[in-house]
Amino acid sequence: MKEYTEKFKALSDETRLRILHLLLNAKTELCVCEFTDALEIPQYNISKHLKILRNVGLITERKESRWVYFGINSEKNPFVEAVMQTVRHIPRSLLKKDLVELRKRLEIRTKGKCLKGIQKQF
Amino acid sequence: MKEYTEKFKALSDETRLRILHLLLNAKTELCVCEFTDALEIPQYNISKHLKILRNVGLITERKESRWVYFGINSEKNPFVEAVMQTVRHIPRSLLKKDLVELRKRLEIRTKGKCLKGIQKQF
DNA sequence: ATATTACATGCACGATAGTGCAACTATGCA
DNA sequence: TGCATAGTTGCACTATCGTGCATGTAATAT
Repeated sequence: MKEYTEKFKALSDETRLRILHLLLNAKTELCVCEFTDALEIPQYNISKHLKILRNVGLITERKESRWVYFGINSEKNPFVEAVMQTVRHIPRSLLKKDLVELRKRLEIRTKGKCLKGIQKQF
Repeated sequence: MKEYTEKFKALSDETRLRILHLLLNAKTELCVCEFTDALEIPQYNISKHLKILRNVGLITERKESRWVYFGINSEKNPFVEAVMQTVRHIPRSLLKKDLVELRKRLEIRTKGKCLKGIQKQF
């Protein structure tokens, strides 16, 4: 049962729900600095939450030179798919600002890649 | 966002997932002593978990004389419905024993009502 | 080679969670 | 009225969690 309780636990944190929401809407992998700027949360904090989501198998991790990209885990898994559907049912209005900030941040990508680190300070 | 994180948190406990699973399969309200016997978990513990599930709006509570019946909250709510669908995706095999014990326990109902308290000791 | 940059991690701290035990409340019955 | 029973709740204890800060690591740039 731990396989299931740990996934729900991973979802029981606002920051992690916001991370998943960004990934579900971005429809592309995102790197740590992009999450950091979009959510306006310290980098070390984002890193830790990403690790939790990855450890329970909800997201994937891919290193590319200096950057680490995270994406939705799209392995076929009925439970994970149902979980993602549930996250999609969180009202858009609560997370609109995150998407606006992400869009701004994604504009500084070059050829679809993140080439600049954190732009904001906290 | 708390409305959503708190529901996921409520689902991040094995006992509470087992409670929901019983309710989803029983297709009837169940009382505290029935959960206690079916799950073989102390009654005071069951009580606390039921309260948590009720407080976040996943289940309903109805008192009838000496017994308190709990059931799935069937108010129309897309997020809650998606959550329940997710719980249904937990493999049956992991929870088969609970259903067997519940069936035994339900056999001592009279006219569809629970008239006997806890039958097991821990 | 050295500095910079993108990200990860260890530690301390306060907050919260689950469990067990005991006491309490509330309802029904003799 | 007193007792048994179904269920709740408060307390103590331990474990885990999220955060902030400082530091560490690995890759790139100069």
